[in-house]
Amino acid sequence: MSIRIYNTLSREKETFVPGDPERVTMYACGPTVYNYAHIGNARPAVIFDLLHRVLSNRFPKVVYARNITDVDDKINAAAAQEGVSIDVITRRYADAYHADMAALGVGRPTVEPRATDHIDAIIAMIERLISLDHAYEAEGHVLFNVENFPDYGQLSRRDRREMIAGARVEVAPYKKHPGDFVLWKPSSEDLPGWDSPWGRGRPGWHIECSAMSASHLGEIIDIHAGGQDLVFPHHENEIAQSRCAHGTDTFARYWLHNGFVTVEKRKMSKSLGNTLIVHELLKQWPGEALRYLLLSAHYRQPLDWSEKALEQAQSTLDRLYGLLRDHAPAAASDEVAPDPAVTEALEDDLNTPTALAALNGLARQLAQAESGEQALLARRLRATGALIGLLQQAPADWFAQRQVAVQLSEATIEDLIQQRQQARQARDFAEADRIRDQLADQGIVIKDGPERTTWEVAAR
RNA sequence: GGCUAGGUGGCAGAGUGGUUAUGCAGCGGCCUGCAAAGCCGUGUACCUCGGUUCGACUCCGGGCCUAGCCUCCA
Repeated sequence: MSIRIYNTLSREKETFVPGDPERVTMYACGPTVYNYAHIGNARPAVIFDLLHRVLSNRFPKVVYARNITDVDDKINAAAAQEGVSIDVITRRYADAYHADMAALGVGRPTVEPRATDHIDAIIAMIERLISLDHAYEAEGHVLFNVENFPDYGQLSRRDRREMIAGARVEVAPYKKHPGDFVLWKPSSEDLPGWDSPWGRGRPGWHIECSAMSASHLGEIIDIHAGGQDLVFPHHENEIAQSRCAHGTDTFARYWLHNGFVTVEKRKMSKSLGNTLIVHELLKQWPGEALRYLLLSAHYRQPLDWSEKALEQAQSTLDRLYGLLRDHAPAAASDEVAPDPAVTEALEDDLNTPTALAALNGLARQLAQAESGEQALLARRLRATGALIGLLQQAPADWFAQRQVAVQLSEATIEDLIQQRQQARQARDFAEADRIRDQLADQGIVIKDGPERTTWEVAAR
C-alpha cells in the first residue's frame, strides 16, 4: 500500500511519490497572528498535523514547515488600535495559537518560520524576479508581471482574461496588467518597514511563503497545503513567484486544500461574524473533543459545526476512554502497531471518517474480548489513537477535566456516596435515590459497579 | 457571468455497479432494589428525470436545490 492524496493541481487522487524518500517536504500556510484562531483556522492545523503523522509513519524524515505571518496590514491595524507595537500583537497571538493548537493535539511542525525573519530572503527573491523581467517597479511598489508567466491560473483553473472581466476591485493605475500583484509595497513612517532597493517598505502577502518555503525546504517541495480559499490568489501567486524566481517547472508536486468549517451551512468567517474562537471553546470543551469533531468529516468536505455534534464527539470519546480505563494497562503503546485498517484509511487521502469507524470497530473488539486478549487490544487501541492524535490522555484525566465545572468537592461527593451506600444496605432506597438525585442535580453521575460505586461528571 | 464542490437512514458522516460503514440518538434484551454506565441485538437510507447495464444509491446526460471561490479570509 502506498499513500494516496488528492492533488488540486490535477483534480485527481494520486499516489504520493516524494522527490526524495529520505527527506519528504511539506509546507502549510499558517496563521496571520493578529487575533485568536477560530475553529476554521484550526481545521487545516489539525488536518495537516495528521498528514504529518501519516507521512512520518511511512518515511524516515519528514520536514514540515508551517509559517507564522507576522507582518500584515491587519496586524498593523490591530497594533494601531491598541497603540502598541506590532510585536506585542504578534507575540500575544502566536503564543495563543500555540497553546490552542496544542490543546487540539496538534504537534509542532519541524520548522515554524516567521516572515520578519526572512526579509532578506524576500528582498533577494524580488530582486531576482525583477532581473528576470518577471517583476517591475512602479510608484514605490514592486509588482509581479503576470503576462510573462503563461502557466498563471493553472492551479485554480482560471483564465486571465476572464479574471479581468469578472474583477470586482478597482485596478491600481500603476499595474501593467490587472492581474499583477504586489511583491513589495512602500511603508509610510508610521508603519513597520524595512529598507530595500525600492525604499522603505514591507512585503506583499504572497512572497513570504515562497521565500520561506525555498529557505527551509528547497526550490521544489513535495506538498503544499492550506485552506480552499487560498487556492486563488495566494497559492496561484506563490507558484508564479517561486517558479519564475527559480526557473523551475514545478513548485510543489502536490497541492492539498481543506474544506471550510461552516455554521448553519454558512462559511465561518470574520466578515460574517459567525466565528467560533478556539480559545473560547476550550473553556467549555476538551480540546480532544474538538479534534475528534474536526476529523469526523473528510477534510475536503465542508464541516458543519454545532454544539450537538460536539456533544456527540464527547460522548464517543467517553466510551473509548471508558474502555481504556476499564481494560488498559497504563503501559506504553509503542511496541504495538496501529490497526492496519486505520493506517490504510488514513493513507487513502486522509479518510478520517473511515479511520474513526475502524477505531470504533477496534473498541468494539476490545469490549467483547476475552480477558486474556484485552490488554493487547487496549494497547492497540491506544497506539492507533496515537496515529490519529487521539486517546493519548490517561483515562482518569479525560474524565477529570470536566470537574472544573462542578461545585462539589471530591470529598463531599465521596461522602454522599458513602451515605447512599449505607442507605442502600439498610434498604432505604428512597433515601438512596434522594442522594443520587441530589448528585445528579450537581452534574454527578453515579455508577454502581460490582466492586464499588464510581462517579463521574455528566456529559452535559 | 466564469469556475468548484456537494445533495445518503432521526442527526452527523464514509463508501460501493449486485454483499454490515461508523458514531450519536431511539427501540428490545442482559445487568440493577430501581436506575445510570457498560455489553448484546435492532433500522426496506441513498434529491429528481432520462440513459447505459442482466442489475445503479454507485457510471453518463438534463433538471432542481445548497455551499464556496473569483475581494482580506483556513
